[in-house]
Amino acid sequence: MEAEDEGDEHVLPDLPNAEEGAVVMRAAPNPNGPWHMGHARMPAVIGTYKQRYDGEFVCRFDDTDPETKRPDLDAYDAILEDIDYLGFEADRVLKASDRLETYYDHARELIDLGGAYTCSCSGDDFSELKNAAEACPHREKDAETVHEEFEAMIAGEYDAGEMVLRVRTDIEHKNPALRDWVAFRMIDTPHPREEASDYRCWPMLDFQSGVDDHLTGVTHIIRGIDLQDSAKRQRFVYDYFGWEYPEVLHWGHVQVDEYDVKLSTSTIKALIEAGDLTGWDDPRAPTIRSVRRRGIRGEAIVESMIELGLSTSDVDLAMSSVYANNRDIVDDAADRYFLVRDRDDDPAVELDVVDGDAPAPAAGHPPLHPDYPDRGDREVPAGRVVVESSDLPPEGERVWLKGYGPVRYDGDELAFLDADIDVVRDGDVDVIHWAPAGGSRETLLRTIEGDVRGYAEPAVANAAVDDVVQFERVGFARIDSFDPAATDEADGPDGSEDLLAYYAHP
RNA sequence: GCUCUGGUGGUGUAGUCCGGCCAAUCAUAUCACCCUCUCACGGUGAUGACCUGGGUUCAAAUCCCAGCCGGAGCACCA
Repeated sequence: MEAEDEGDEHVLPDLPNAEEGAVVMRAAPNPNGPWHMGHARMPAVIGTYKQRYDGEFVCRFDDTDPETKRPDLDAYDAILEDIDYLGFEADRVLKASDRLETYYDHARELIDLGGAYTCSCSGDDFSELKNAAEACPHREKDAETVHEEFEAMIAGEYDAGEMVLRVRTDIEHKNPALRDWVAFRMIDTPHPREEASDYRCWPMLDFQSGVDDHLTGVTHIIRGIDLQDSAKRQRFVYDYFGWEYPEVLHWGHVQVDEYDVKLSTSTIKALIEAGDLTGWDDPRAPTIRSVRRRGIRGEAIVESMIELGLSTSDVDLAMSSVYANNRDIVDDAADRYFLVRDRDDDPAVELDVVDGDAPAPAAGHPPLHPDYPDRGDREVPAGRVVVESSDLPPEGERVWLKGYGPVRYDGDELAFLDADIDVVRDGDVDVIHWAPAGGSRETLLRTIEGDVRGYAEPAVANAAVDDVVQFERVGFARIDSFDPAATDEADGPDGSEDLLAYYAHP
């Protein structure tokens, strides 16, 4: 209770009226696709509070619009998988579309309490009346008629737009957004879930979510500022039922820098369909799956999300913060390898390494990890090598092939020199990475900025798929596969590669 | 138009409720230097912010007023 224990400053503020062991929070995703980065915030925050208070995490799919926000049947599991990757697990998983009868029962009760009425006004007509703070003629119907008409709604006897059930709030409320809002409406399109496909009368979010939050014992709600008025609307229903409203916290929208693509499920979906992205895990897509494939740990994302706090203003998440967190997690385990990139504006060049003042050794032996020499060395065969052209010194100057030795650039070859590492320590000679011209793995490195091709040293074959490695002087990357199959996408492997890797960050 | 809501360095955040210890915290970023056979890791240092204008006060990031700028709702979307 007292905040005087140890100095472990919580980055997130304590929850109001939170009781140890009695906190229930819920994420209420709309299952219309895999999650983008912004979605990670909810499980990150709920999961963190769950740990702090020994609470409960409910995942409830708010899939009550079979038409406009039509659920994607694959998304239910995809979302649970994304939550799992972030390191959390829901204690309970519910689908609103399984619970229609419950909502109907509560609507019936609400009608009995005088809290709801059926209304056949057109949306425009009602809106006009509402803005003038005037009740529509349906407002004073007797309960019996309302019941009859509501049952007819449930039975599907109306078409979309013909009849709704409204909550009787306060038609003169100073905030027009709260006046007699719609609780149920008719939708002609069947729900994609088999189990729910017969229903035509669907609750609106504010009714469904309000009822479910109470029924599932939710104590603390976190939601976006776009739902600022929801609590106020739902309180009318809670008051009719004599329920106590949970604590509510709001947060602003999240944007993520680094990406050209907007944080929006429908936008990403459209880009994939148009072939501009190769899928939900395209490195250019700002999705959970994408960063996952790049070797970024869920934990790193969660930490960054927690650092955003709970401000009601909109925030920008700097990916560099995620990268910094990930580096901390991944650096120790990441073995080092060379990848020589071959880019249009900086092509790889092939050169022989020949004897100069000293005989050229057959191979270099850089360590797998500079901080852990006991992991051993790699063997990088020399002879004929590739380097990135921008790494070459002016002709006649020296450069140090990392893990191999000093060479002089003679225009068409590299002459091995008799010098020791002091020339590097003195700052006279730069150290560069390199790879053998023959025997290297043709590599496709997929990045946020697009695909990059190059040559990875042979020893990279010792890495396992899913390992995060560091390509020295390039950055961290996740080994995605060896000998990847060709795809017919414009981006991605074309079948010629030996290695497919996804770039994580510097 | 009506109704909410917010504005601390490039980014995020602490502090704002109960004015002083705030010439403003921490992280990240950027730049130096050190370490180093990586532009990684580690270390040191530097850079950089209280939206504006008034008012109250001995004292304001904190309170009051006005303004400016932003976000949201006013859907038979979630």
